[in-house]
Amino acid sequence: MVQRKERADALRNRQAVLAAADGLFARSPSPRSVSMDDVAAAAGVGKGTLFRRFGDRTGLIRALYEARIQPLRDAVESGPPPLGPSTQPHDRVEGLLDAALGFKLDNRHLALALEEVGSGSPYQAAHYTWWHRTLQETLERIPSVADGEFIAHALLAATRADLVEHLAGQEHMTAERMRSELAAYVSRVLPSASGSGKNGESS
Amino acid sequence: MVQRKERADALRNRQAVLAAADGLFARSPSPRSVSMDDVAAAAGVGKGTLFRRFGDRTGLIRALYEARIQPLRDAVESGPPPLGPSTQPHDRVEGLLDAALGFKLDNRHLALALEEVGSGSPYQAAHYTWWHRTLQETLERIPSVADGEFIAHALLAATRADLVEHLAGQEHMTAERMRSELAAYVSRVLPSASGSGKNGESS
DNA sequence: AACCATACGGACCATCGGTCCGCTTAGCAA
DNA sequence: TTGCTAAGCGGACCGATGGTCCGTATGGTT
Repeated sequence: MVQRKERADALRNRQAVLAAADGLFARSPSPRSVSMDDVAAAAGVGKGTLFRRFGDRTGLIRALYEARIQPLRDAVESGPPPLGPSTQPHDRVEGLLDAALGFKLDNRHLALALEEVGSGSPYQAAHYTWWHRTLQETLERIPSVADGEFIAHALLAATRADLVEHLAGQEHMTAERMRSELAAYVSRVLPSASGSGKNGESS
Repeated sequence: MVQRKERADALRNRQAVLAAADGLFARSPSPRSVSMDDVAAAAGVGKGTLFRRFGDRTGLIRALYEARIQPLRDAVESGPPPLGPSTQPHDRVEGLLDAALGFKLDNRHLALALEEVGSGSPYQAAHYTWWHRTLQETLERIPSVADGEFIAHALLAATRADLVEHLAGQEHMTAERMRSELAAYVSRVLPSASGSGKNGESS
């Protein structure tokens, strides 16, 4: 066998830690104000346990994030339109960005925590690479898009957690408005958003 | 009088601190690895001096940043095209974004330090508000742009320091390529990029 | 029951931003 | 030049935090 079974107490503690951390991040105004000691105390475990399980603070946040985003990831990789691979490219780009935004709106605290994680920029995180690759590939299926790399980065940047947080928090922009603003923006970037036969390019 | 003259030693120390900090940030791979103790030591002053002058870490970084960006700010507020107020809106949007990108390319360490400053998101910093307001106002002079608020945020997001750092560092994208990619992207967002008399709106 | 790999937990450590306060000195006035 | 004082200095010190270590406890197995 390649790995032993997880011990019962370990399992219990892991779940307790995840639940506690999730609650703390959700309640806290800023991820910064949630310390590892807080998490350990709230979960009723020792600090050592926490670090053994998750390696470091980043690992804990990442574990929380992965658990939350899994369904969305599945929907994108093997679900039906408007997210799955069978979606028409143009619609899928809109779908992907709307989904990314929606996810960050629904999980502001986690997305914020993950992006502002002390060690390294958000661009080194595995989940970002995945989003970017998926978006880039989809973009490049649209005829008028030759090189989707930068466009994918730029579009994803419009859904960054701290921007979302700023708009929703300081600027009091509603979720609805943000989604429609983003949709309008996307259709600016992509040609022939209306789906009519015309496109913006000659020849 | 409203304020006394700065004492000679205070002036000397202030300059020493700024020079030392600038050098350290420039050399360091990540702003995180430059501690206030490092700065104080490199400048040959005590820590107390450093904090009395700049308040806190953020204040120091901001002081460095402001000094560097002042010329650009002047060019935008009162200079000639393609940055000054007299520039045609469409061209000015392109000019502003290219300038923002260029600045971050030339001052990667500082821009990165300022954006990832522990306390608060980059969206609360005064300089961001200024960029955003300027860009929004310019955008809204373009007839087909009704609401420039979100578009301004989204476009500026494409020039974020950590994205620039990622593209230049990990992805080895040249400065030239980034600028042209950004320019192409901007012309996607804005209608009638060719500068012809046509616009996208009827009536 | 006995054994031991796994896991626990909290004392402990290093580092960092930031504060405090006794000492020094620049600048001014006589 | 001398003397005075406010401004400035600097580094010991502090509290918080992420992360480590290791003696102890326990789940699982034979």
